[in-house]
Amino acid sequence: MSEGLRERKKRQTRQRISEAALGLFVARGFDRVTIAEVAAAAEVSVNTLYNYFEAKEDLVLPPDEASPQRLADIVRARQPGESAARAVLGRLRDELRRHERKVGLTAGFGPVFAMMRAAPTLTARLEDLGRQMTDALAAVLAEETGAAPGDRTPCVIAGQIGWFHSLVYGEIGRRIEAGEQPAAIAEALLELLDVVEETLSERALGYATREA
Amino acid sequence: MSEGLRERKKRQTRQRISEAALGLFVARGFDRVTIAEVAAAAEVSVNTLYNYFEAKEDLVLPPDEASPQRLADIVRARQPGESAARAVLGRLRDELRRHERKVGLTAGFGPVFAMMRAAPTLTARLEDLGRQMTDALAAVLAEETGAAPGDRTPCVIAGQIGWFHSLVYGEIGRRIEAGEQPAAIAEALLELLDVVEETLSERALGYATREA
DNA sequence: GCAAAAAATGGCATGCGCTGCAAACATACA
DNA sequence: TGTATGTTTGCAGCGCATGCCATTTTTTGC
Repeated sequence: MSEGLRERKKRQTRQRISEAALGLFVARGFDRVTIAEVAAAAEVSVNTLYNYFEAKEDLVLPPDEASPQRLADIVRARQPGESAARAVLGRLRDELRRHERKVGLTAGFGPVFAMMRAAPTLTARLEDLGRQMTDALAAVLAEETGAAPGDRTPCVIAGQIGWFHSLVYGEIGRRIEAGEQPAAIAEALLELLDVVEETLSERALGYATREA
Repeated sequence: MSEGLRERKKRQTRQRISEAALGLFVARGFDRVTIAEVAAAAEVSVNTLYNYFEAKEDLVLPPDEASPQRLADIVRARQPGESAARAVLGRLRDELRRHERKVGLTAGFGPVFAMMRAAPTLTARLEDLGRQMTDALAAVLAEETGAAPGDRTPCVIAGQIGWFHSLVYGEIGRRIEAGEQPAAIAEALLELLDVVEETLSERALGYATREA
């Protein structure tokens, strides 16, 4: 038996809590739902809920869908001849063109974005995630380019990449919330990425180009 | 009488609360001081304290020292022949060279930064302020360049400027907190700004150049 | 000057997020 | 079955934040 009864029950309980919370949050807003209500909806006590989730905000953010390694992974997986910035730009364009669920380009995500924008603590979480992503990316860039320890160029480049990455996500959230159609959003965001690429320097766009 | 007794007392009370709060916060940490303690130290009731400040975080951030219009003002005041990005870069370099209090380059600011970094709600405030600054800057850029309504270039340029602006401030906070000397910090930050300028494109650096 | 209006203040009560603690319960293992 | 381990639960409590109401102080109009 690879998984005992106890662990299975724990997973079920955790998911039950998470689903109940998300349902209540999108229906009535993050602030207008108390922890006690979530616990009651999940048929658990408040203490049990806090055994599974450290804080109320943790009930919302799925830790597996948004990894702090996202940018670092994209850059690590880039093609020969491709730079770090272009790899991220390309990945974003791919995801936009495919309307991938990962970027939240789905009609059902509207209330979720609205809820998150209304709760400052949730947006703070997202920003912290972005910071972790750029930090990890800076480490990868420093390692792959063999930059000197005091050289801040990797941090600066990573900062620019992290900036337009979160710019795209923020724009998606705002537009989904405004009721725009995913296809229209994708098109607008692709144009925005073109503007971004035009305003980035050759130095930034070519940094850490993988040898062919 | 330009200022009645009432308004003067209000200002005094407000300042007394603010000073008491800051003193307690830097001494024992933001989280380990209760509102009741601040009120007691300022010799006011808890209710009065909430009449002056909406939330606990408001006790820390002086709304006049950090204006949402800061970036917009800098750009509006730029010299003929100077672009938006270079105006902000120049202003940052000036402030760094003069070790101005405005940028927090003072020895006594160390505990303050440490306290703010330890309290997520405070950093969230700062980030929101940064967002307001870039939004205002984008509006100024759009107006001065006469960009078409659908043109996102002003937003992108403003985003890049806002990015390195907050980069400098964040770095100051981290280094002051680490105990580095203001002079050393200023030097390091000036070098960082050089790296930033090298990695920005000519397009971004020259955007919205004021006619001579 | 004096009374009415406006504003500031303080005390009390409430709701909510969150954290301990000890007891009751369920599971795993011998 | 019995024991050890881990989980759940109710309860009490703290701190932040808000609302209500009475009291005191300041301003305003006469």
